[in-house]
Amino acid sequence: MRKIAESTVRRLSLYLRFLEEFQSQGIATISSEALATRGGTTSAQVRKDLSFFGSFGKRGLGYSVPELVGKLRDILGLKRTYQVVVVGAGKIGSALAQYPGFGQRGFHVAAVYDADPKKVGADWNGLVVQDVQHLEQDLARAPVDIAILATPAAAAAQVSDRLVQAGIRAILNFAPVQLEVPAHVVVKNVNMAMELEALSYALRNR
Amino acid sequence: MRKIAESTVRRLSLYLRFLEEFQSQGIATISSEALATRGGTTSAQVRKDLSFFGSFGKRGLGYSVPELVGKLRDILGLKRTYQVVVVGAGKIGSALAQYPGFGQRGFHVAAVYDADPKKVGADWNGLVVQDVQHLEQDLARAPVDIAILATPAAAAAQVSDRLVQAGIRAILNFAPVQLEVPAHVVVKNVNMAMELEALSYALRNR
DNA sequence: GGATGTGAATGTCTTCACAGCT
DNA sequence: AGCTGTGAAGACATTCACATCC
Repeated sequence: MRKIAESTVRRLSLYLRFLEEFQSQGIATISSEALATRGGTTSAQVRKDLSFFGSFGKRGLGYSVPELVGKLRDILGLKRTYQVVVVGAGKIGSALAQYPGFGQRGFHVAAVYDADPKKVGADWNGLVVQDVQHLEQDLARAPVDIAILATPAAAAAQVSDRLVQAGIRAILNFAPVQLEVPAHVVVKNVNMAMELEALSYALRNR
Repeated sequence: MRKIAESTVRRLSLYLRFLEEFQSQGIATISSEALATRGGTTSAQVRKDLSFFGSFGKRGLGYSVPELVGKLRDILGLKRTYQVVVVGAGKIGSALAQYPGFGQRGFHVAAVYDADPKKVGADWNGLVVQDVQHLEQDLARAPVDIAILATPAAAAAQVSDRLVQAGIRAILNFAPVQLEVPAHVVVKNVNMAMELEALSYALRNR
């Protein structure tokens, strides 16, 4: 399959969100123009993004909303559920583990881990914080697709290595460090401070 | 000033992080090559990124670490502190308001707001949750640079309007909705579910 | 008629490669 | 000799504009 730009994937994600909105409003058909307006882009961009994956519309008519929802979920790999573990039961780990948006989109948080004995055993709406020592044996027993890394910076590299060793193939990294992983592992970084710095830059130059 | 790509700004942020690391290790001078390796990019990219803002290096030698740290902090607008408010005292709002990384980088969380009377008055390490009704009068009294929006999706649009009305010029939006704001307001969106979807896409296609 | 799908044109970002300084 | 700074080339992404089909 041809390589698709990350920006395109982000937009597809967005389109899907809007389409689900339209769908819940009972709208059956939508034009690239209408989708574009909703998402702050252009109709040509919408059509181009979709064209990488096929021809889903009807000329003169637009796109069938339910059909396009299905295609996008398929393209994005969202027709299955993913098992997710959160490592790091601090404030951010706690917020992420209990974030309802994940479950709604098929990402099931199977477990949360922490190294601090004072946190281990805590019950978060039925999700019990596990000792990170059991990470490997748990992952061996019940495979997991994605790890969310929310440890302090100092622990991140080591935990990342252990996750990789245990066979994880995707990491969403909230720790402010650059992880080194083998090529077959996908990492996406989310760095709150960096987002604020981008705003700082934008504020400065106006 | 010429328009700079968002990707460039992100990298500058990263370089700054690495340079501070090098600085704390007492490294006085660094080459574009070394910085690039640390950040997973190329030396030409580093030099080009910096060249948009001036010539900070010495040929044959590299860059003075402390000097470049200063320049980058200047470029990114980080030589001042920013007043930040968090709106939404749920799990994510709580995590963000107490995130130590913000303070370390000059972003001072001045207040947290929520609409839920059960949350108002809660004390988070000396930060007391305020009633969102007081938002406008507080902002009028003590101006704030950046708002972090961490409300449920349903409330986000309305809160955003009130923030804009009250003179906010930058919003970091964690609610999964597309905000509509006037051109003079900068918005950056962080959408956890979308990050996972990008991982899902990456996992699917391999 | 109306909206898609898509080559071609344009615009933007990255990489190359080397002249120019230290 | 070594490494920066930067035009020029190349790769990539977006926008245009129109033939095509429903």
